Amino acid sequence: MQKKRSRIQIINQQKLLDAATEVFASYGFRGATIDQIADMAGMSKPNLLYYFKTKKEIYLAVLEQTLNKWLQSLQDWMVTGTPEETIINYINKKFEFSRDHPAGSRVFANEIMEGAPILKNLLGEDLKRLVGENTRVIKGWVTAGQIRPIEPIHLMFMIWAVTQHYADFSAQIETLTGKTLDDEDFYKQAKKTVIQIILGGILK
Amino acid sequence: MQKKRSRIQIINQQKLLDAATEVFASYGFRGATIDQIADMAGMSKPNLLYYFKTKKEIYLAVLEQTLNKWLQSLQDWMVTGTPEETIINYINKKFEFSRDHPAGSRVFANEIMEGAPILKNLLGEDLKRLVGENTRVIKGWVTAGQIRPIEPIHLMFMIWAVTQHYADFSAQIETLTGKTLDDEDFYKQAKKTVIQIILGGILK
Amino acid sequence: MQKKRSRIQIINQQKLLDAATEVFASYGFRGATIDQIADMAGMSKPNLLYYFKTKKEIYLAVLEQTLNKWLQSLQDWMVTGTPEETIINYINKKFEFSRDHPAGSRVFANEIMEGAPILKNLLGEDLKRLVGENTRVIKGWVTAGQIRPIEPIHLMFMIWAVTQHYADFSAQIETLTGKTLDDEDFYKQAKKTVIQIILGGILK
Amino acid sequence: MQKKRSRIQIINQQKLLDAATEVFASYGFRGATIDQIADMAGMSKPNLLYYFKTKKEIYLAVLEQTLNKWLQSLQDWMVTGTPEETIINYINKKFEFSRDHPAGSRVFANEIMEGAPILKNLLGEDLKRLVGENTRVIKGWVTAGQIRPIEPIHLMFMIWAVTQHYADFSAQIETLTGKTLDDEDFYKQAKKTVIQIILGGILK
DNA sequence: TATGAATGAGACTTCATTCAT
DNA sequence: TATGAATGAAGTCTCATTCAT
Repeated sequence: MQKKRSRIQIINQQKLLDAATEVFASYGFRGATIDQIADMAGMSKPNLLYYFKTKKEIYLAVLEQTLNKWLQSLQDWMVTGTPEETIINYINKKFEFSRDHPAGSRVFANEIMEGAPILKNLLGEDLKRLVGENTRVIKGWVTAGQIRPIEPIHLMFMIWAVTQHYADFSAQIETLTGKTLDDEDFYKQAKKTVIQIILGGILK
Repeated sequence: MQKKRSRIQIINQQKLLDAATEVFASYGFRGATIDQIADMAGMSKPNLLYYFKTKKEIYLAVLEQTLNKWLQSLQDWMVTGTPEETIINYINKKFEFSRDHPAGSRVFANEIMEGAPILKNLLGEDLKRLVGENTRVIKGWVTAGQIRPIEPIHLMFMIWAVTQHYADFSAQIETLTGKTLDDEDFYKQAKKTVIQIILGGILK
Repeated sequence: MQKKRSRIQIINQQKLLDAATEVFASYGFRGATIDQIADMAGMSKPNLLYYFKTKKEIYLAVLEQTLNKWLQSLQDWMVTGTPEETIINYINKKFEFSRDHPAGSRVFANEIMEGAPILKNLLGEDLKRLVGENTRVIKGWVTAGQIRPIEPIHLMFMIWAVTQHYADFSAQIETLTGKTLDDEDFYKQAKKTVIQIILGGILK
Repeated sequence: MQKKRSRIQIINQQKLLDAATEVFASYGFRGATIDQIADMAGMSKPNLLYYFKTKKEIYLAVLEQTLNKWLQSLQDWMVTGTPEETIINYINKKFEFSRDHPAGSRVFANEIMEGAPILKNLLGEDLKRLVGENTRVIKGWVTAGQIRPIEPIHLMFMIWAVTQHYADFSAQIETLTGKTLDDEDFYKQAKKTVIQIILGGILK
């Protein structure tokens, strides 16, 4: 039976999750400290541990929350019509995710760079299935002659890599351009260029 | 006055740098421990600290070494002729770096995701200059009508993002495909697809 | 002014004392936690602290309650007639206490093994007086030639030691014999053997 | 392969074991703190942890060391001749152990009162076997008519209980008599009385 | 009465660094 | 050069206790 969660509990847990996402994003699991998270959430350390019993528990909660949001951004892949529309829609969704959840994206990146000790299971299930469906769709386009013959999985990797790059490497991007995805013009320009190149690269 | 470095010193330092690169790659600066590095190098902790006085010092050495290799992979950008040849050559170089120095790539990624506290200066100088030169070249191609009108900096980001993705996210890639860049066929297929799409996207 | 105690108060306090006795018995004062006690009493921690303001306070209450029961088991020492009857009655009483209050016995043992920081005063008064009386009785028996010449205090220690051993070391006893004092046959056998040996040892 | 232990290591480990025995004796496993142990050994806390990686590890070492000494005090049970000699010798050994290792005795007592979570295995093996041998010897005496018919296991418990009582409850004994086993006269008197009663109780 | 929420003190443990040899 | 020994600082987590309702 799920414990009832009072209003304040929900608020505090979300405050903690947000703070934790930021901190884990910057330092990874081992590098992050509970102190930092509690500070950022404006809470005492023991109080944090009142809501999440261990550091690992809060990390898991962050990963789970982020994974859910991330998977949502992949759900609508097949609803639209032509390859062009579908790809555009997909890239849009991924760019949105990078802009709206840059810290979450980095938590993911960190976890995967550490060998994905925790995510491995989840990736191996939900994501694998999802990716399987998507690559089958792309393969269908190739077979039907709607796009050039390319290896679907690498197209997926390209889209992920590029869109996430704007979130994960924002420090580098900002150093080089002075801009981040929060800059509306820069955001549109990036999206436009990426869509332009990828569409140009796969459409006949 | 530069200390004389004996043969064994040079060997040990390199052994340590290699080990440190692996460990920092997996856990970031704060998450990595000197013990791990010493263990992986088959050395005692005090002995490690004989060669590098502090944890930060060895981290800096790793970053510097990696940055140098990374910059080298960008040097030859302008030597070749046509846009097509240049881009192909560039992507090849970046893929090679990802295959041959995956740990170095991840150390970079980690550092940048932490906000690049240390690299910021270097990135702000050497890299900025290099990127400036490259984007000017691309702009020239656009002006000359050799390629479609695209925003150069985003093309650069795309190439970096995609090629580094294969190193940084190898855990995810391996989970989904069962392959890594060490698999020769997979390596070629990835490279081919990426080149195909990007070239297709920018060439007229 | 004594606070009025409602029915529920009395019930809850006794529930808490029983739980606390078990927990203190297993872990000693420092090792026991308020959480454990509250859990075992089926009560919330703050509610426990409503009844007993501090951990020490509940510990004192447990000690006091146990000491009272323990002293009661020594009260009747002098009422009966012959040495034989008196000793048998005494050993019976002590065995009963061990069987009926094994946890209490262990709380005692723990307290004394920690140096009896709290009990010291009580032991130094009530018990000393009681023991004084008892040893005088035994001495009288010796002088009157009713029993062999033995040192009374060590006889007392023997009886205490042996009878309490069955409560305090029940884990060891159970491991070796598979039985506890709850086993009626084992209980009778133990009592019979102890009485047999001690009586045989002191009677002429 | 066993790590080589230098002279200083052996000295420090023994210093720590001695201190730990004292502290665990007083407060049990959970109640004892590493700080106390380190302090008592005149060592810093991290240095203690350099020799024993965890609190549990040092506790195990203490238990093991004590168990070995304790078992040694039981070894010679069968070597001597008559029941009388054997019992006297045995009680002497047990008294010696109580006088020479009172803290070790209390560590044992604490462990067993907590339910012997760790010792259970050891007790279930070595001790069970040893006790089995001893009770068989006593049974033989009974069958041969050398001693009165008594239940051997309870005789063993009596001897253990009484002799250990002088170590485990020394605080109570000191409060009541002002003496401890360190007092030579008191030691002899206790031993004499116990031997007198037990022998008187079992010999015909 | 009863309890969810909060916290300071302190416990165990890790780790970068230093010392002595 | 190399390493066993030692430590202060910091990190995770526990726990008695208090607060607010």
